[in-house]
Amino acid sequence: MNRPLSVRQEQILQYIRDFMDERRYPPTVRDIQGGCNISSTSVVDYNLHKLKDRGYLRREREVSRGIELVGEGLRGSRADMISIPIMGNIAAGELMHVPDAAGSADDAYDSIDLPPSMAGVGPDVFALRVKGTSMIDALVADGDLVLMQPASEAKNGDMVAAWVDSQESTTLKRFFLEGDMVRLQPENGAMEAIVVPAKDVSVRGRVVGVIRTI
Amino acid sequence: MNRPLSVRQEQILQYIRDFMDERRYPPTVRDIQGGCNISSTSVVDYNLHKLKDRGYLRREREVSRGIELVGEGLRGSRADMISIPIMGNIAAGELMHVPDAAGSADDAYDSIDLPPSMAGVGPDVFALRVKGTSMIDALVADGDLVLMQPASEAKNGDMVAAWVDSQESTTLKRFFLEGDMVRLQPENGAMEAIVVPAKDVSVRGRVVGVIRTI
DNA sequence: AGACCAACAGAACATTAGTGCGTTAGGAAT
DNA sequence: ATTCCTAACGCACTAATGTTCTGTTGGTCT
Repeated sequence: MNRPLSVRQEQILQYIRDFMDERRYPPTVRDIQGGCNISSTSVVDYNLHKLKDRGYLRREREVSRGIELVGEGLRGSRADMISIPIMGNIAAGELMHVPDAAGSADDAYDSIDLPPSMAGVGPDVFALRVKGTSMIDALVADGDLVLMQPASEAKNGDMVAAWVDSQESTTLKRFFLEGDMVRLQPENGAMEAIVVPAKDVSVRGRVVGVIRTI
Repeated sequence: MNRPLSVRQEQILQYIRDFMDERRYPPTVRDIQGGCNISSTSVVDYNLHKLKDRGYLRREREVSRGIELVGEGLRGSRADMISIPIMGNIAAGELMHVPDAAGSADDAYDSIDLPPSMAGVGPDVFALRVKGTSMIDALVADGDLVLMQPASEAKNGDMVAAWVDSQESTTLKRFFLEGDMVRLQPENGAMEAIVVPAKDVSVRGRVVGVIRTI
């Protein structure tokens, strides 16, 4: 079921990508026909149907240029962006708002669009604005935007957003598991690490990127 | 000549923005007609023509959905991105490639798209990949991408890309004008500042943002 | 050979959708 | 009031464009 696309389908898909990058609207069936040297519009329709079934695009019936690239179909095109919600602020020892690993929150203040290459792996990346200077030595400044990959576990040394029961808050720190204890290490010479029982800490996400505007 | 858009034109423009954010292709004249409660298609055409003359959009004649938002017309829509070329690398004391302030170089290795709110002011912003750790204390790490605003002057303390005649290279440093001399200060305790006659230094751009992926 | 299927060809068909052209409304100049 | 202008509108026409139908070709399997 998951065999590769035929040469023709690959060709058509690429043509659509190029067309949409250049103009800003999708091609017609006849545009594709001409651009790919296909003899008949029905062949185009035939292959578009296949591409649709395979999840590379969607089509609006009876609508001119009613083609919308989707998922894999977008790969490599300029429109290949993922929208990253800015979920709130994160700070050392102050409260914030982190969505559940599975939860998709629509109540984001704002969002930014980034190409997937810059957004780490998954499509569930979200962003938080850093408040305070607790990670200054890790090159994360007050006001920076950190890109977070939801995660419930972390390796030693990872920069994570972690919930600490005793503080009833989430905070941005480096994570170190030491026996039964977890050390949450700020990267700021003037600040002390927090050491708490591992069971009282839950990792919410891992930092995969930093964005700063000056 | 620059009086505000008519209510109708504003309404049509907003409708196009919304339509393109939702579906991924532009609306037809009749979509606009229905969406804005307009009695005739020619009214839409009439106003689209006006919007075109005012530089809010472009149209392809005889082409269905041949509408492309442009410049001001994009404001607030999801497609409102500027493409930032990644022009090369920049390092302390090594050579790099910086375009002339006026020059637009198409030979960029790659590019990223960002919403204007994140790209500083102008549309002529470009990006450089940082090599080395000379700015580590300014929270700029090896491998980071710095967003540069072309500029030929700088204020004291600005982080700039500066060409130094004697070294025949461009380097990322903090800029300080001290009498006739310019001090280019790395932000790394282990490195020495470069002090050279002001006439032998030319500022190429100012850092307006930093992007890091981990 | 025969059945079967993916892929393609060609042409006709049915809407969709942009455009030309004439008409109306409201002001400014004469 | 009359003329002239431009913004705004309505209608009809035709080109643009998606869809469908029938048939062909070349391969694979039995």
